[in-house]
Amino acid sequence: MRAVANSASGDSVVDRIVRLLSAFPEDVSALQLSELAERAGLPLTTAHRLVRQLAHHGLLDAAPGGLVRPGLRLWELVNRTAPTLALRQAAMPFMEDIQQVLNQNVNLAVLDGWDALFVERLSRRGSVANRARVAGRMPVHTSSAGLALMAHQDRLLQSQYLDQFADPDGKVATDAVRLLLSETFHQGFAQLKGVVDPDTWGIAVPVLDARQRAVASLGVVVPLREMRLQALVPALQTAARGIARRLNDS
Amino acid sequence: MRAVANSASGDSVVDRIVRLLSAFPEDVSALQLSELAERAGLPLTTAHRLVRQLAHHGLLDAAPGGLVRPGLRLWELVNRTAPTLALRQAAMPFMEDIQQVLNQNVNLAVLDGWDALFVERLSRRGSVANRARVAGRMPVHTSSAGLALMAHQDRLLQSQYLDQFADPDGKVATDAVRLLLSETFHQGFAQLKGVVDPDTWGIAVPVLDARQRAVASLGVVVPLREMRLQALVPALQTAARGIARRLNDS
DNA sequence: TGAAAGCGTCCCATTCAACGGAAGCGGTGC
DNA sequence: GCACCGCTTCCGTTGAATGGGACGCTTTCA
Repeated sequence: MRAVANSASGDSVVDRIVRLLSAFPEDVSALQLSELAERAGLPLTTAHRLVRQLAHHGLLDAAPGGLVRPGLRLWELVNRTAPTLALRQAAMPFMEDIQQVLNQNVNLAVLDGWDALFVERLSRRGSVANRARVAGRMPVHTSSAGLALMAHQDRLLQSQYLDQFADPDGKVATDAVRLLLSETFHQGFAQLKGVVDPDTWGIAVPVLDARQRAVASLGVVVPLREMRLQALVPALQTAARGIARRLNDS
Repeated sequence: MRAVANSASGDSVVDRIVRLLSAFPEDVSALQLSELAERAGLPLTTAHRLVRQLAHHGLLDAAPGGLVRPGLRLWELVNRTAPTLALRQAAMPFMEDIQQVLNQNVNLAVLDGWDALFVERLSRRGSVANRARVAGRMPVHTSSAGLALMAHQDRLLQSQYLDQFADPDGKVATDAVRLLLSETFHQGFAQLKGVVDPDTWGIAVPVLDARQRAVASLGVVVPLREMRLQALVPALQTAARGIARRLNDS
């Protein structure tokens, strides 16, 4: 083979950089250069060069010996200007209140594609602080947060979403999800039991903007035997309204 | 002028992408394309193309009309695999304890260059939740966190740091900082009054690794009239040791 | 102990993707 | 209606990105 010069595979430098940054698995903090190259689908040489350039700017951290890890500067850049910053700031006090009063795990999510993306989470006081799931995802139909978010979206987006389920076996799955969304919409909150964990119950309410679209969801995860549903939901809804008001003000 | 083809200015694509991502100011969530281009020092056309590519991957979010903001996917990528994740997880429970017991603002910082980079912060209960300063920086010699970090580093790094101050007017400034560091080292904690805010007092202790190097600092900001220094410092030191132990275990 | 394998690093000829000036387009204000 | 401003598209030019090959180091295995 002769040297094929610029990206034979037809992807741009940007594509490669994104693949490189995305190649880090969730639970691993450092990766060997060769493994990183393979995960990113890049020739070793190319990966090496890009890593060096990115490391020069601090987006990656390349230890001698080819050990690569995400860089501090990248974290700084992102967390200084994060798109969810305003939302999280607005929500934090309310989340703390919920956590204090109900003594439950609280989470805040936004819709991204067909997933709920968790942007903040407070764990139940006393248990080990659990921020691991921040930046985690769950499919819309398997999380109360996802249902609360999707139930309050444009009809267009909802039907696009429901079309996803049409492929495997006709309309049955679609109808089931449609029913779930409808219930969620009319009740004003979503509940789902035993999905994350068989012994827990997820409950989430939407944070609505002026046009009654969900911009976020506020949820709790409680033990199955929790009996205060009647108290939980109004508390969440009140907090969600508070968050919405703060968002409009700022 | 003729079209000068690839980057006349001699910087790589990576450089440009970094400049683009860094161009967002701290307090602004969205930027006009033309302004972004100017801030990044890029021709409008180039900025436009790069933004479009980055937006395609979700690293940026380009609204029609040229409004650009940081993308959700970037936030997700970084926060899933952040280099400070383990540290923050280890520290969170202890920070919560400090916050509860002392009822003060607590912060966690690491050393990056000649700055303390704040990676986590809990605000005083009752006051508005203040996560704004997460990912904020302060120079080593103007923050108790910075002093606590620098005082427990390699001699080599310290002297490189102190050399910074030699330029303006000889050794006077250097000596002052050296003294500060020395005091901090021997006392086992750093204190600095009225720097962030004239009415507050910053106190920080190092989180030390097995070789007695500071990997992080744990600090509080208290009102000047706070009198419980004798109680504060031991509490912080105990927490710092707890964090260190957790870091070693994992 | 010596060979082989694995890995990071450097080199460098090839060439295509990145570049950016110019022109087009749509909106806004005078 | 014209001038201005900013985003977007187009397209010829060309040098920066590419990646196979080679090297040196360390580790593994016979």
